[in-house]
Amino acid sequence: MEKENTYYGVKEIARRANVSIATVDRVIHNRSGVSEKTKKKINDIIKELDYQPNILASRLASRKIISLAILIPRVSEETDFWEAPMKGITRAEAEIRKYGVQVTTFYFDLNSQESFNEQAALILEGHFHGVLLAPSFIEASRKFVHACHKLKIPFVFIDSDVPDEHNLCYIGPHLFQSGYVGAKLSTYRLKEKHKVAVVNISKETDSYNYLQIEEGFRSYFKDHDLPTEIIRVDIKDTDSLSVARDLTRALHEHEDVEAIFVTNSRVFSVAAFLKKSKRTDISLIGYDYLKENISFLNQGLIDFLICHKPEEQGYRGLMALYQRLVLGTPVEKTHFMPIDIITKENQAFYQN
Amino acid sequence: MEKENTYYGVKEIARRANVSIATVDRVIHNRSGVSEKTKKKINDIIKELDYQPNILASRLASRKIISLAILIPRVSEETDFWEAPMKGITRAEAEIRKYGVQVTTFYFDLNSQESFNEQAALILEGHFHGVLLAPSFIEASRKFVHACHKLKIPFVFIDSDVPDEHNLCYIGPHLFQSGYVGAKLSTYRLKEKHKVAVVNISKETDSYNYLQIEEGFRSYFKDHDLPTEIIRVDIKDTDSLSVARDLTRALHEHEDVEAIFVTNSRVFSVAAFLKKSKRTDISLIGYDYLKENISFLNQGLIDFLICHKPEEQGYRGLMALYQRLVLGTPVEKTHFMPIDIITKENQAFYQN
DNA sequence: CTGAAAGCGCTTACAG
DNA sequence: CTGAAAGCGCTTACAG
Repeated sequence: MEKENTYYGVKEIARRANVSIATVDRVIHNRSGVSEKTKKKINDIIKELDYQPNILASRLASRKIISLAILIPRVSEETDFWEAPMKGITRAEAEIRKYGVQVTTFYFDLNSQESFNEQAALILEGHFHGVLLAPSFIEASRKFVHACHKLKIPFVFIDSDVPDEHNLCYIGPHLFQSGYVGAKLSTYRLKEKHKVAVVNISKETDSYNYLQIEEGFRSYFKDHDLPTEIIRVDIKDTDSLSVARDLTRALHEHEDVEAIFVTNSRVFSVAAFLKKSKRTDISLIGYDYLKENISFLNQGLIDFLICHKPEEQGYRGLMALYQRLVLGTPVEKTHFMPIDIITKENQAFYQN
Repeated sequence: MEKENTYYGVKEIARRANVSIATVDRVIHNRSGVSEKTKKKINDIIKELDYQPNILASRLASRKIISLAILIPRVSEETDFWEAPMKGITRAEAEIRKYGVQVTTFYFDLNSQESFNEQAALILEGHFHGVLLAPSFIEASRKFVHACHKLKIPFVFIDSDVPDEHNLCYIGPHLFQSGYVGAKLSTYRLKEKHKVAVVNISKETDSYNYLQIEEGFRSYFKDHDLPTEIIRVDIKDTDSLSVARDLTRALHEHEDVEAIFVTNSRVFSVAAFLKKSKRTDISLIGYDYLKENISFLNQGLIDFLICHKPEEQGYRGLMALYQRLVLGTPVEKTHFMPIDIITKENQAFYQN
C-alpha cells in the first residue's frame, strides 16, 4: 500500500543542477536558449535519474492542441467496409481527447481520384500536426505524402501500403500472405477437377493491392504442386447486375469451377449470384466482416471470410500518431494485422 | 487549431452553486458531510453541465495508490500457456501505473489446489482493492470470491468462468462454441470411416471447462446429422510417455480414427506421438499458440489451433478493474473472446 | 541565457 | 456542514 517509487521530477533535477525548473523544461524539450554547459549538466542528471516525464502533468499544464487529419474513403452504398476503421478511429479519439488531441476527418470517393486530391489539398492547407490516410490511389497518395514530408508532418498508412515512403508506419495486412491463406481455404472442397476462379470486383482491377493478393493466392498452388487451374475474372462494374452478367459468362466458359476467391469485400454480390443460380456446389471465399457477408456466411453460401481487423487498423493508426506527437515514443514502421479466418461457427465472437 | 470545447470543471460548478470546490468534490465522490440541499443543487448543475471529471488532474492530485492482486497459475515446464495472460497483464500494468495503480501477482500450481488456497489467503490478508483470477479450481475459487465479496473487493475471472458469482466480469472463451468450431475443423479431412477422438489430457478430465468444450464438439455432429462416431480418451498423466502409452492403446482399439481433437494446449504431445508413430493420416486439432504447437503446425502435424487471445484476456481483465476502481465507469459482465483459427499459413501474424 | 510565478483541474488535510 | 489554501508535476508567458 505504500508508495515505493522515489519519484524524481523536474524539481529534483533543477535542484541538483542548481538551475530553475524552467531551464530544465527547456532542455527536456530541446528548446533553444540554454548554454551548452548547463544543457549538458542537466542532461547528465536526467540520464542518471532515468527521468520519465509525467505525461498527465505535462498535458494538463500545456493547453496546446494537437490536431490530426484523417483521409479515408467515404462509406458508400456499395460497401460499408470503411465504417470499421472509422469506428476504431473514433474510439482512439475518445481516449486521447483528454490529452488535447483533436481529430478532423476528410472523406474521399473511392471512384474519384479527383476527390482524393481535393481533400488532400484541404489537409495541406489546414496545418495539421499529423495525418492518417488510406492510400487507395497510389500515385496521388505519393504526391500528397511528399508534400507532408516537406512540411515535416508525420503520416501513417492504413489498409494498404505505399512502399518506400517516409511514412511513420504502415498498419494493415500482409497482402501476399493473405492471398496465400485464401488459397488454402479454397482447397477444402476441391474435388477432381481442381479449377478455381479469382474474382476481382473493382474499378481498379490491377491495383497494386489486388496483384499482391493474387500473387499470394497463386503461390500457394505452386508451392504445393497442385494441378489446380486458376482462372481470373475481372469485373469492373461493381453493381450487382454487372457482377451477375460477368459471372454467368465466366461460369459458362468454365463449367467445372469448384471454388471462387473474391479479392475484396464485395464477395456478397457473388454469393447473391450463386444463390440465385443455385450453384451451392461452388465454395466461396472472400473478405471482410460486413453484415451482408455474414448473412451469406450463415446461409452457407460463403465458406470463409478473411478479415484484417479494420477497426483495429483505424485505432492503431491514430494511436501511432499520438505516440509520436504526444508521447514522443518510437513507433514500429510496419505493423501487419492478423489474417483472421471467419466461419459460420466462430463469427459471433469476432472482434474487428 | 482553436480550443472549441468550453470546458466546465469543479470551479465553474462551485461558482454556480455558490459553494467552494471542496464541497463540489465531496458531492462528486459521494462523501458524507454535505447537506441534502447543497448536494441536490450541485448534482443538478453537474447534470446540466454534463460534467466530465478530468482523470489526469484527479490522478495527479490524488496520491492514493490502488493495489490489485493477480491470482493465476505458475508457468510450468509442461506448458507455458500462462505466459501470454501474464504478458497482457504486464502491458496493462505499464499503461495504468501512471494513474497510481500497483499490481502484485500471486502464482499457484495447477497440480495443487492447496497452493491455490494458500495464495488466496495471502491476497485476503493483503487488503487489495481488486482481484483478477483464473478460477482453475472451481470450488476453491467459489470460497475465495465469497470472501472477496464480503470484503467488497471486486474480482474478475479470466480463462474460465464460475457461473453465478458476484464477479465484476468474466473475460474468456465461450467454451461450448469453441468446441463446436473444433468439431467443424475436425471434419475437413474426414473420409468414409468418420471416426474422431476427443482427447483430454489433464489431471482433472471432468472439470467443467472440458465438459463444456466436449459438449460443443458433440453438438456439431448432431446438428449436422453426421454419422461420425466420437470416442473419448482421457489421459490423466500429462507427461509425454503416459500420453504415448494411452494413445497407442486407444488407436489400437480404434484403428480407423481419422481426426483427433485435443481439448487443451497439450496437443503438442499428441503431435509428437503421431510424428513418431508416423500417423500423418490422422488430422489433429487443438488449442493455443505455444511455441511447440506452432512448430508442429508448421510441420503439418497439427492442422488447426484454436486460440482465445490469452494475452488480451490478461490485459482486459486488469483494465476492467482499472475501469471500475479508477474511472468508475460500468463494466460489461461477460466478454467472450474471439475463437481464432490458426493455420500454418496465417500463424505468423497472429496476435495473442 | 535564466528564473519567478501563475496556472492546468483536481484532491487533501486542516480549520472552523 | 463548509471553505481557504497548498499541492500534484508539469508548461507558459513575462521579465530581466
